[in-house]
Amino acid sequence: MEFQVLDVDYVLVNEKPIVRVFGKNREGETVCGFYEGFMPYFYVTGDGLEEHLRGNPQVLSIEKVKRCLPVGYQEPSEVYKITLRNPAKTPEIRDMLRSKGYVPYEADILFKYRWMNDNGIGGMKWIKTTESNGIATTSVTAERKVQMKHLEAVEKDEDAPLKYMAIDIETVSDDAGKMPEAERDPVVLISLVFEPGFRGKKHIILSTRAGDGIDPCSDEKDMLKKLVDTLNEYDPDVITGYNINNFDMPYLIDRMRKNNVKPVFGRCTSKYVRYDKFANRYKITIIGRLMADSFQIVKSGWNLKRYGLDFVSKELLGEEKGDVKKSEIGKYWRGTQAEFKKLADYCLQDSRLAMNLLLKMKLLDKYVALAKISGSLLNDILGGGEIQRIENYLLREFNKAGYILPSKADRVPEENGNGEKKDSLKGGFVLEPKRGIHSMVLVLDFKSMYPSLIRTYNICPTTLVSDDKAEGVITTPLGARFVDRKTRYGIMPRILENLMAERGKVKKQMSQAEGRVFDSLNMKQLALKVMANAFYGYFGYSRAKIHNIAIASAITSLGRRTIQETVKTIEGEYGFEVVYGDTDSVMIKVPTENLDEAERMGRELSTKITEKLPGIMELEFEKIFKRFLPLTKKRYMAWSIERGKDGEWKEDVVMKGIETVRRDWCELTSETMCQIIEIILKHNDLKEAVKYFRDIVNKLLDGKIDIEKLVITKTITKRPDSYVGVQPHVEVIKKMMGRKALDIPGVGDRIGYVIVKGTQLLSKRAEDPSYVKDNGIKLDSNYYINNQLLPPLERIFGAIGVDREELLGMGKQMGLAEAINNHNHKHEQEQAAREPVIVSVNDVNGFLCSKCNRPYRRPPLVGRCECGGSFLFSSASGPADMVRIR
DNA sequence: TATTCGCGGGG
DNA sequence: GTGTACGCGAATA
Repeated sequence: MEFQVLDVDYVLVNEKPIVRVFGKNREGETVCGFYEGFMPYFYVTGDGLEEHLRGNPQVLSIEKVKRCLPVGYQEPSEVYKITLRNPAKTPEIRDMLRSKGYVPYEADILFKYRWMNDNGIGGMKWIKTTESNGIATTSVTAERKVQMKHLEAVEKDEDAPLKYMAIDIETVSDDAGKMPEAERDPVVLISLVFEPGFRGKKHIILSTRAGDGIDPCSDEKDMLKKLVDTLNEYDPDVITGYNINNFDMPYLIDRMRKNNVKPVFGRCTSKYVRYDKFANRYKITIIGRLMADSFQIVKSGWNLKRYGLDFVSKELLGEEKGDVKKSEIGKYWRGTQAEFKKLADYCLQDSRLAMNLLLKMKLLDKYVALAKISGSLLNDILGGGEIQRIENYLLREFNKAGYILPSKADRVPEENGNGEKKDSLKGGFVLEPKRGIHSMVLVLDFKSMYPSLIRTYNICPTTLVSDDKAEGVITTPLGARFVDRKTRYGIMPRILENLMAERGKVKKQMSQAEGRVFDSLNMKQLALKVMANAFYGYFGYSRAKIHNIAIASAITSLGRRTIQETVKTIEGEYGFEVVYGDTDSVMIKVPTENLDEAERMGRELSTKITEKLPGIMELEFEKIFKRFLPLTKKRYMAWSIERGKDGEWKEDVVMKGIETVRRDWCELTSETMCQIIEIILKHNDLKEAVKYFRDIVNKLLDGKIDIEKLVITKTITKRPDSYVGVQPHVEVIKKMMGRKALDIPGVGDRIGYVIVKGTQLLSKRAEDPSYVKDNGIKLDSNYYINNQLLPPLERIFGAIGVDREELLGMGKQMGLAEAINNHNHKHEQEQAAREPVIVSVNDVNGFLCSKCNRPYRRPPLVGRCECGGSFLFSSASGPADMVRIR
């Protein structure tokens, strides 16, 4: 029989551990494989161990074995292998030995992972086993139960058919001013969506109120029982929902406890489903099933302005979500049958959308690929845990080669005594960008720089030289030394060689694949890349089992040296100007307007430089920036052109470190930024860009910008009176309450507001957009220019030498020639930044001297007051908005 | 210029 | 469970 691994755990039966593998076979049957006879063990170095363990009932055996210690180039040594009876007692023994000065190795490996690694089993991989009788009597639900006497891992790219179930709940509290609390507020509605369907149904809605299309429940306890029953009968492999990990599931578990309903709906019938809370977050454990929270996956995979289900569904699925205000759920629940129906539909819609996101957006695919490559269980990979992924992989590879891993240090050293700060690891080398807009810039990248460096210089804990050995030793820029590959091939370089070779193979397969096969190969290729790139950072991470700054900084120092020398070569030997570079990439300006010519130069540079690079280091020609505008280190924009798969040139606007969407920016800001970036890059016309900006400013001043584009949104999280500071969205609600407006937003609702003219504090001038429209109130164009448009745009214009004075057309004529010649107006810019800016002559009704405060209707021709002071403009909206012009 | 603070997502 | 695991922008020192 063959089946795919979904989850693994163990139980003690007659005081002996039995490993249980929960999975699915090709036919879609649930399988539970049992493995008996595997015992927990770890390693210890030191002498005279026996006397401390003699007579200890937990210890099954102590033997001396030959293993290589992980850090430092050395020969194998004799270590104790201690085998215990009970995995759970390991920490006790480990800590006792540690307190007596022994050093334990691999004494913190989860038992299931110990078993998996020793047997070559990984999450979502396939197991082949011979079926046999004599099934262990542990309480699990599975259609096929197998005693695994013999098992082997099978290479298989396909996936077993899985069953998915989405859950969403609604709760109602008496106090609409707070988030619901499980201690107090009941669950009133539960919607379940099935894929594939359950007894011919695509969904079920449970509620304590009866209604059309609803499975009525006598009370909350009855409803929760029905939920547990449905879960067990449908028996899903994957449970999803939107923020289910941090809301619905912990809430349901709490309510079950409260109502005396046993939370037993995993595939082990003797273990409760439970949650653990840490770092203000929940982790749900449902033995044998996968928890996949659509919200968490979307959040980590997409860069969006907001992550509410309504916004995300619209963006990713193109599906609109009908809205029920969070604060009005109680009203609907207690309302008419029609209102209740609306609430039930809303609940159903939420679980449908969570399901649609998971399936249509194939949210699991990337994680399945990562699980298969790394050997970790899918549940652990979905919970984040990059470290675990790597350490699992390392454990397997180190053990295969006869090495053992350290246990994690029991406390993390905050700083070492030498005054060094924790983890002062230097990163990549970043070249100071040459200011201005550059045309025809080649982009060349070092191919997988860090993995390639590790391979080229044989960097590994197992090759690190600590004594004065001199022969066959590679010295890195900061002094760390490693034996060469001939002396001993490191495990790290070997792992990376395999991962990179595998990726090459997959990419080749991709070239003749299409559809689903192509997609799955692409995911695999991506996962291989992610894994390969994760190893270098591992040694610099303070909680890693092998935390070693010497190794981490050996890698980055080699990186810095490599790119610096490459820049020198390009400028010295080839005479090209390198306008920017960061860690593993160089941007090179070339004297041609012709794309094919530039491409030829790029390829030639790549070949010639690669020839002289050591080992497998490779500098690749990536693409051409037709236009390249660096703002600062790590921030640039470019009009990029590269050859597509079909050999045709394909163009794209790329931005690094520049945000165009931010939750506290109105639409006008994002839109204007995009437009201006487009004009600068594609038209290369500064005048046009400035003109565009001024047009927007003028429209703003004339009230010609659609108010919708000026709305800023924020969620209200507490009751308005419980805010300490003054916040714009809260002020809006207070105003609405004051005038008894309809539809006043409540806690949890999003509030859109605009800033209007006035003399009060900024936050106090926030207003409800529809109120502004109805009453013809003037918006504060000053605010929109100074706080919304200028901050991001000034940075962009600043990079091409246009300061805010020129931008607003108030100072001297714009010196475009100067601008292009990279004039640095840094001092002026700094000064301007500290001062508010005049926005429009329309807005001005007088002048004041900045020194003596003498008012003028018109300024004297000399441009200064009699006392010598400069002028302040006083605007129509009064002294508070007074602005200075230089 | 570094460090703490607060909030998101969910009802 | 052989555990312990946000992440980023804003406000503040």
